[in-house]
Amino acid sequence: MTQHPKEPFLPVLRELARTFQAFEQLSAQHIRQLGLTPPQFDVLATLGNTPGMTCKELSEKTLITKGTLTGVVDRLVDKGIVSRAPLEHDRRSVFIALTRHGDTLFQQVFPEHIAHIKHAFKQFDASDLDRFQLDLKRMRLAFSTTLERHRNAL
Amino acid sequence: MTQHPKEPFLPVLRELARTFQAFEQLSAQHIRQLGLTPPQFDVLATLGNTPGMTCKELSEKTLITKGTLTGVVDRLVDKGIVSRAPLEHDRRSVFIALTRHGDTLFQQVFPEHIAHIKHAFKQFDASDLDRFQLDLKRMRLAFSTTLERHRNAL
DNA sequence: CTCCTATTGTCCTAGTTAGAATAGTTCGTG
DNA sequence: CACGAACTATTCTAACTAGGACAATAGGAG
Repeated sequence: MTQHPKEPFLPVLRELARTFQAFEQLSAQHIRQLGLTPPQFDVLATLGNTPGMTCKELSEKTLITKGTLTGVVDRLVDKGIVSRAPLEHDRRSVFIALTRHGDTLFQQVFPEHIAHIKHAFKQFDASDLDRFQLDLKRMRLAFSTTLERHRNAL
Repeated sequence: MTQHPKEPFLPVLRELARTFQAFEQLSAQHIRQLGLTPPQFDVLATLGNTPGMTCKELSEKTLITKGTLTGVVDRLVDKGIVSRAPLEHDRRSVFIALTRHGDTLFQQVFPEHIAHIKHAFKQFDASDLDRFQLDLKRMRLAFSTTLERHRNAL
């Protein structure tokens, strides 16, 4: 990638990938100790402090596609962490919520996870965080817009 | 994640994940049309304009772990895009390089891929790109440092 | 009410992923 | 030379991944 100095955005993409992977490693380091996988923890964290939600809603919040989510939820049901229930007013949907055990687990491990990651942000102040968030959002919107434009160009 | 306003770094992490996923989708949109997968394209792009390299070196540049790389390279060998050869002075290593067909493919599709993604960066100037790269690097180093500190704390 | 279309979750396929275990190889030290 | 530690790539397992096909359901138009 680095042999094309005429495209100054390539180092940015390279750094984006490496930064995201570094975060995933830091996050996974703690999660694996709990006997969970990162997607499983993602579902646990998303359902925590909520009454529950449908599979579709869960998919949108976690960025896990519906086909994948079925398997992830299966394993969480096996572990007794979440439950599936039919929705009476829409029988296509499935309502997914934490079990009592799942809620207890969430209350225990979520603060631990925040604390684990918090160390990495000690050196940044509020203006840093605002700038990070804003710049990332600008990039994300640029990608999404370009993606849509290409899709519609078919 | 958003129900913990006391931790201002959480929105940054959320945005980091969404931004990276948006980039992956934009990138994959073009790559799938070529009959390749993103990791396969990553290997193709990394080997392009080089004489070739060992499996270990390829693993470090692409961020694909060696165990995964074996399978990815297998499929590229099946497609006639890369070749494996023993290294005479170190028989532990395998030398991986583009075949003639692979090089032709690279010369065709790599500029196309750059052009596909370039549209998303039109709106950013040089100072934007510099800031993006620098801030991402700061975050990456913060993650790596914290990761190492936790590892050594065992 | 009936057809048509969209939605929802599951299943399937091919491929990727990390991590651990393994076989073969290299290199330094004795 | 021999031994042991470190290195290299492959293999294996469990899990995740996107995308597409599918059946069941919902909701709107006629």
